Amino acid sequence: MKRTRLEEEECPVARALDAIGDWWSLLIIRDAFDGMTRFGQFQKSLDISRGILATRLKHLVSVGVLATTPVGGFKEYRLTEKGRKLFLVVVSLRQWGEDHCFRKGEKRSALVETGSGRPIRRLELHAHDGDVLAPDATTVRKVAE
Amino acid sequence: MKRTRLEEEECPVARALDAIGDWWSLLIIRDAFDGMTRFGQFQKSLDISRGILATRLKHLVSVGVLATTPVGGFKEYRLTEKGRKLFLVVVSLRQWGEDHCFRKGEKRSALVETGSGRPIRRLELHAHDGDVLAPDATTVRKVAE
DNA sequence: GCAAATGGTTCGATTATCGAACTTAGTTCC
DNA sequence: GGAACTAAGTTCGATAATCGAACCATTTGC
Repeated sequence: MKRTRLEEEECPVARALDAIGDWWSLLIIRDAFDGMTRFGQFQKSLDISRGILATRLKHLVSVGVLATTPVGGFKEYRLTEKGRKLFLVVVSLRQWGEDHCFRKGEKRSALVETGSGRPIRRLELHAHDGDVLAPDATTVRKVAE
Repeated sequence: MKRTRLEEEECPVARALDAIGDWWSLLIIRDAFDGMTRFGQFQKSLDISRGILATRLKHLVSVGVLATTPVGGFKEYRLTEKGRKLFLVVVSLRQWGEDHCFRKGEKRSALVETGSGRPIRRLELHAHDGDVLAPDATTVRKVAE
């Protein structure tokens, strides 16, 4: 397959995808947010080949999204701070999936506030002054920093 | 590669990734948000094999993220309403990439409000009552609908 | 200890991607 | 209107990643 590398791209979207944009990574991260930490948990949840799971976990550790701690000889995989910051990516995917990838009446899981059990709000994009922004009200601009 | 299908998954994240979770799709969608509509534009921007670009475009059309309109014999690829709703996914990836995938001093592009040129706000997750929520304050719950 | 489960690696077969060549259709220019 | 050029999309051989099962090591259960 010879995956094209995007590490040197100037676009933050491309760099993010370089780290977590493959087929399985975001599902592993989703499971990690759900509290999974062990190889076998991921493997069973995702029904993924063991070999490729090992590769993916190593990659996610190497880019700093997951970290391992030895627990009784084996490893535990936990989200780092960097990894936890991916929560909004997962949530935005979830909300889009809820809206557009289910037929009426189909069962689905939902994200709720732990304490109250009430659903979380929809994500919104806000301008600097706080107004809600539509996609076509934004532009990508090159900047140096 | 025999990509595993996630169409029947109960999780909205999995279904979303089934539609747009491969290596190139989100980059194509990003470019579409930047105004690209033609095969050659995508091809030059992404430096992607023509064959795989054609496959990806067909897939994105088949899942309803892009739509084609014939223009002078060729096709134009434009985001559908469903596709435009992916904007928050792209933005969340971008913000994460900005925060975690650049070294200090590196050039990067930025997303700004078209009129004022001012940067957009960071995305935040809000509880039902409006409070900002941390990831560990949420739980995935199975629900029927 | 022994059996069963878990963690992880290895390997052959399959499948997707790459990159370039090729085909077809539009565009430009005179 | 014809030649040269560009752009869109397909095809194909080589390569690389995924799959799935087998295999070994370590741990846990009894």
